Amino acid sequence: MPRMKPEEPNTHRTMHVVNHIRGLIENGTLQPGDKIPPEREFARTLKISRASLRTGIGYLAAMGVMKIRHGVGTFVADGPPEFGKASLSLMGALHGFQSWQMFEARIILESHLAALAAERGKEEHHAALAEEVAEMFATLDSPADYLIHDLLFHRLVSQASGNPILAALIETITSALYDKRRKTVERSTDRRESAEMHREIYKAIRARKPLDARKLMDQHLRMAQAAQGMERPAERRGSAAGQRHKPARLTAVASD
Amino acid sequence: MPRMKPEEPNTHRTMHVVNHIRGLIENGTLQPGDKIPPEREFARTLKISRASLRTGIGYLAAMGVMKIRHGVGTFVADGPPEFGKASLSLMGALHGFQSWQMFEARIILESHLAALAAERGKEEHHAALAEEVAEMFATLDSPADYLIHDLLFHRLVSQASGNPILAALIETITSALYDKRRKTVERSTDRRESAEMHREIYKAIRARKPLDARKLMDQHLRMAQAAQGMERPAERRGSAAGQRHKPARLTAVASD
DNA sequence: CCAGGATTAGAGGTCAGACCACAAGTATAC
DNA sequence: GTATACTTGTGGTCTGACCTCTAATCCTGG
Repeated sequence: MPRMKPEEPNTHRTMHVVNHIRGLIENGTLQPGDKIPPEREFARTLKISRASLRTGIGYLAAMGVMKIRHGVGTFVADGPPEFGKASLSLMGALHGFQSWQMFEARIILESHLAALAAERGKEEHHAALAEEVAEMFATLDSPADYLIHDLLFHRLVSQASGNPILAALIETITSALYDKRRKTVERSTDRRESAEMHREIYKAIRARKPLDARKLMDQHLRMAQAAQGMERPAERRGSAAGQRHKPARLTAVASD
Repeated sequence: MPRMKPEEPNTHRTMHVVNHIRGLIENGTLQPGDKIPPEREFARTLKISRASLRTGIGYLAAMGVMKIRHGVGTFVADGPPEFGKASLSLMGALHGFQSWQMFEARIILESHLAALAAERGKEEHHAALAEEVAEMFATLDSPADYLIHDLLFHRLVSQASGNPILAALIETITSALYDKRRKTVERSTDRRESAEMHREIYKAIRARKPLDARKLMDQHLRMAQAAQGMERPAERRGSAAGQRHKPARLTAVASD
């Protein structure tokens, strides 16, 4: 019984769609912000059912590569690179991620990011950073506004680092941490000190002093960490969290 | 305004499903490795169509939270935490990630991971690491086998760090780098030196010397980076937006 | 002429049920 | 006793009709 099927037309439609779109992106046919054809039409083009096409698009959307707008169309993501928003959150529920672990990851990544920004930052980055610092000082009385510029500052540092992958990683973690941050900022009374630290970080980056930038960022984040009670708890002991005043000691900042 | 809507029965079915399953995971009803009910039955339970349920499950599968096995069932992921496999790869195509950037991220993360492992590693981790080092020395003549133990060693370091988030990040990057690695290992002639370095790293971790571990890991990775020609290229013009070149060919060693 | 509401066109979202493909276990033939 | 064939359970795909949302357009009253 001869196999009349030399090729493999099945290969899971989902991946077929994913790879097709991936190809369109890689060869430049599709660029960030572009709109893809309507589902019915696109499905006909690819010779598959609309349902399968939707599965594939859903897959891409879940990873943040595509953005679907009901009633309007489906587009290629264009904002700052970021992994699936719910991703970290979901995995947190699954693998028991702790807040302090997220913060620890953030500290490590962002400290290095600051160092890289100091090494590679361009004039434009410096200018943008300076502006955000100014805005922070100008909004010391408005927690909500202050937080916005705080976030912007950190995002700019990411961009200035010149490594979009690390930036995407940080962006993902930060967004997962955002809710908790907003709550604490409200009752934070040391915004002045915070702004001051940002200014120091900015100066270090501008002066192209990687080690200083790294150290200052590390210091700044540890302070924020403490303010939000996200230190690493002492060895696995007690159960529920009450107030803890345990000084947690993490990895020392070592200079290369 | 007669249209008071106390509840919101629509809220996009997809998210309905995602949140439902998320809840089951958070309250412990569903644990890693568990099998969820068959689609037809589950759909009936949730009062939605099978198609919608599948969309939701697809979303979770795309992020690596669920694992689907055709003809068998759908399960909650159980392996080491990892973000969507294709995630980084897709985003790379979209935002023009470069190999050297991935490697840079890896170096930064893994160096710290080594330091953390030195601080927090338990006896069991030390034993497992020792074994992998031994295996590496035993497979110096078999590139393929050597690579396996190399990977295992690094994964163990991640686990020993006690921070599953950082481990997941590294796992994601590493898997994206895997293909290229395999190619170069083949013609690498300095496996002995490599094994030696792993041994040094192991010793530093066991001796609980974070700074040494970090330094050694950093050194080891930079060497690997050089061996694979993934260093950061000299200054070059870069536009932040989506300028299209042809990133098809990266700095990586040519595919044989 | 100019709001501002009603209509309409286009796109994604959902549904239903039939049928296909794959993996395992079970029964049957030898 | 082993190998093949059948049965069952589960995910994968297709069809095509209908629902909902958005935005552009038209139409009406001022």
